[in-house]
Amino acid sequence: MGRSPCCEKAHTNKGAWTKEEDDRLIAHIKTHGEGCWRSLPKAAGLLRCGKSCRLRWINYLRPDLKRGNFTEEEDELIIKLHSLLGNKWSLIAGRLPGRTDNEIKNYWNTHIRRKLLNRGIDPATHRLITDSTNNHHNNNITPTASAATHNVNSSPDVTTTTNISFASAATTSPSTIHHLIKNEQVEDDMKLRCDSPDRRNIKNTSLENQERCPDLNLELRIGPPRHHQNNAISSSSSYIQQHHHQSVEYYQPLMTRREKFRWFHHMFCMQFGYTEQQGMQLYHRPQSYRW
DNA sequence: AAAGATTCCAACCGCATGGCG
DNA sequence: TCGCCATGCGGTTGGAATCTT
Repeated sequence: MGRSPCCEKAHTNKGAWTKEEDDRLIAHIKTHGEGCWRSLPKAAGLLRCGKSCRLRWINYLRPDLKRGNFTEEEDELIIKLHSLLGNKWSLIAGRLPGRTDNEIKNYWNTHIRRKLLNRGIDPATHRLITDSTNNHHNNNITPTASAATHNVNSSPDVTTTTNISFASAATTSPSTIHHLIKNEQVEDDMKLRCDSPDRRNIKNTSLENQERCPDLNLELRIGPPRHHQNNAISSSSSYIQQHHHQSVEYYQPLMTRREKFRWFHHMFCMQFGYTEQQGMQLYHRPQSYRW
């Protein structure tokens, strides 16, 4: 039993990537863009599984990656974000432009853990190791465990506003945190991720964080499209009516594939004067269709 | 200089999730 | 509603690089 393997293991390379493989992957993505990782290896002439290609691209080859050592400010930011989010490396990475979740995870395990231990801080709970009273009082639950315990449903028509702050933001300059976190990137990121599994953690963490960190506000607003999910966008037209003034580019990242499809379908029909039903009859979805 | 120990990080693995037919 | 598929995530590992003795 179990799921089928993601690729034909017998005919795939494993281990370190060669320069030639890197070049092939880069060339292919430059030409065709990211996506459809499963079929990419064959298309690019690589004897790798799609997962491996994706990982190599995201963690190593992407042109927007920042190379080099982590700065002191990045260190502190990671510590603070970890105290809020736990081992949600991808969420943490989302706040550090040019850094990947894998890189941050590794860096955490090799450097920051030790750094915190040297400061007498438990890396798991972010509390003083000697502070047994507090630990006992309130913290059987680490951020991760806590996040996993609660269940955030993506309740419709609720614009969730979370106030996250850092109680322990003693050493990082407020302007840095402000700049890195409370900017549009955060909002964009949260919007992008509101469709990801991790959205379930956002609300929970916020409650805990409000208690922990009352001194700094971060408005992390979860964007609109999800609100309509429960209506299965039967109200796609009403959704579009409400938001048609926004550019597609603005909303695309927020949409599920289905929503995107409906959006484009609506635009297509408007453009060519079809009813949505007529337009649907003209539409042929290829087997390999993916957004 | 050599051997063993430790550190580091790229890559792998399995699972969870969402989208689609 | 269900099953399949693609993708993303977090934990783990293997081996190269570096350090210590």
